[in-house]
Amino acid sequence: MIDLHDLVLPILDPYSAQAKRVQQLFEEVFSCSSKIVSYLELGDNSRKQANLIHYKRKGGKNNVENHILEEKAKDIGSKRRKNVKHIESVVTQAPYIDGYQWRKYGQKQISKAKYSRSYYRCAYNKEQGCLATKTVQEKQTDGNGTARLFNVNYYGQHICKMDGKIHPHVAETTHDSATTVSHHQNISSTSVYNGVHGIIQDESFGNLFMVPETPEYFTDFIDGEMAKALEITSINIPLISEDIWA
DNA sequence: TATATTTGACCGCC
DNA sequence: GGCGGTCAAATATA
Repeated sequence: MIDLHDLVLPILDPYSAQAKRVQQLFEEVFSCSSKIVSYLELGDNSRKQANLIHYKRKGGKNNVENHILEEKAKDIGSKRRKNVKHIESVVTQAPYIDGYQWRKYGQKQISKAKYSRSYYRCAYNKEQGCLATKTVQEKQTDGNGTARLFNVNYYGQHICKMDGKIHPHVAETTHDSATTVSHHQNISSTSVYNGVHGIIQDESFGNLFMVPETPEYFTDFIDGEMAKALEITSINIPLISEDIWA
């Protein structure tokens, strides 16, 4: 990165807005990289907590050791999602390729919801300690022949490395349009950007997010099948925001 | 046989 | 006590 920095900056007019912006971007990348390195060096508390809970379940509750383990688990933090930042909400005609590999770890019937909710975590959760998760739930539609819709919610940021894999946090597509709506809390309408519908800037995260349109013949597919079926030509931008470390 | 998914149980929060 | 997120044994699949 330093080499690239030294290569790029001398080319630009040092007093131009462009140079300032490039300098700012390099600083952000440096800052983010150093935080990731320090995170990886210090380790991952969630694994420690998982081990503690594992022992607690296997050993029963009536001994002193388990009491100590419970107390330690409390110190490390709750396994519930309360403290994990909600990154993105997406409504799509069918689950789609988002560039990451997910592993399903649960499914739950939610009260007052017609369809069950599926829980996924990053496939690199164990290997790299990536804590990103997502939930997928089919929306209840009016049932008059309209396509099925799915709510996809993302939690936590990816810290995993996926060399050589597609990672379209911002993607281009061969389709002319995308009808999918991406929203974050107060976002309520679709947008048009570069001639592609459905690209929306996330207010808190700052990245553009786009989902390709789903062909009708894919709408009966489930997540994994959909991932294999959809075709995306894509490129990406840096994906890790600083505020995940807050 | 290894890996992924399913599903009932567990657990923390409200 | 109910709800929803997660765990982990059982099961399915390649």
